Amino acid sequence: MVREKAPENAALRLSLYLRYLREMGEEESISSEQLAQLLGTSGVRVRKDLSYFGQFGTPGKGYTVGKLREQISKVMGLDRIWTIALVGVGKLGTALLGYPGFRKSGFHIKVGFDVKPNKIGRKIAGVPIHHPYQMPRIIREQKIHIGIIAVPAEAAQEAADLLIISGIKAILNFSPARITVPFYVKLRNVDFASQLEVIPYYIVNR
Amino acid sequence: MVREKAPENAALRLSLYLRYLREMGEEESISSEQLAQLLGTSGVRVRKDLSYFGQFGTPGKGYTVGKLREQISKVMGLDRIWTIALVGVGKLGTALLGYPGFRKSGFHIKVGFDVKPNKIGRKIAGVPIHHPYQMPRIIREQKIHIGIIAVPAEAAQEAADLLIISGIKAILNFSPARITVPFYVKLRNVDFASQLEVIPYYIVNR
DNA sequence: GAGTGTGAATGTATTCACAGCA
DNA sequence: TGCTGTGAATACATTCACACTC
Repeated sequence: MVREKAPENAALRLSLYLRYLREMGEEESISSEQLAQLLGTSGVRVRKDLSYFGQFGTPGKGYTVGKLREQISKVMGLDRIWTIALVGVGKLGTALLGYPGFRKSGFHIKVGFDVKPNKIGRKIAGVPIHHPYQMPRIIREQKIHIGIIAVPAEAAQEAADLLIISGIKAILNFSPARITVPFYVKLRNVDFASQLEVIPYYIVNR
Repeated sequence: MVREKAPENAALRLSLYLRYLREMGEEESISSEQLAQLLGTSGVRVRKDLSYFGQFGTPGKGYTVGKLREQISKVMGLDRIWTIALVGVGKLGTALLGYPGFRKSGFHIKVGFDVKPNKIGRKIAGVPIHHPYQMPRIIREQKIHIGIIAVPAEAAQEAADLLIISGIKAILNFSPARITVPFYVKLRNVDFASQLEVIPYYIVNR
């Protein structure tokens, strides 16, 4: 049986399923239809998404919450701790440092970088802030996996380049700038300027 | 000539094109291929996206920056001011209040809401903060168009409900909670917990 | 010649319909 | 009977190939 290849954003939906499963009791049993209800999607949607990765349920019964959570965590690579370096500790960066959702799912922001002298050497939300020129050394020493960019648009590409020469393999970019990275670096953009700009389009066109 | 229907996220890409056009001289001329280069996409991609909305270029020459900018702004509904109410003025909310990209493209956050007594009555980044029970009155009086939700997950649905009874027609949700809204309300989610959670998946699977 | 604009072809994602298991 | 899991059908989005215009 050759398993069908998962569509590009099935993984994104798995993370949503996981979020709901985390709020439920270990031993509880849940059907695809019930889980779908919570998310405003369809049972087939859920079953199909899960089917790309394995067979996790029992016909006639559904899924055991604890088991399913474990299995999704595994395929998502969330069965371990991931360490993060945050570049740019302005208002947005600081908000991210305090964001509870990250730590909950196994992400540790271990270090921050900023060029502002009044921030360097301090700790913000318990995280030490350094000057970017220290980045390559610190990221290597601390074996950081993921970089988050929260600098202004003008500085975004430079921040990315620094992260990459430091050996980072994945970047989450919160700046509105489109940055370019080599093929071996995974880049995701959280572009809220665009998300807001698109709203009037939907209001105006019905 | 019956114009083809625009795919779901063509509008999202238009907003990106717009971002680059804003940084260029009014009279300059640009080809689809050049614009594509800046964004790391293809010329056809750009031309096709534009073609859903009209004929904006001149063959053999390209597009005039100022004109194209104006035309895209128009189809996106960005040729006017849009007013916003922000619900939740914590760290993330405060960061959004100071976010320069919003005002640049014609969005005005006119009012904030928060339950914390020490915030109510104050102005943050020049924006007055009120208690949520004032929401229906203020939103109606000030003719606010769009609601931004930046409250913790537990309070998100409640915030949405309040915005909706206040007459808001579109919501941008920054909380990780999935909220439900009636069909006539346009909802977009900026879900950065998921965006981060999906990264390990891509690292682990090559 | 250098570019736009667009039907047709391909590729990708979602939904349907149902076989099969507890 | 109630639910999972999945090939097949459909819908949707992207890319190709090229006619056409300045």
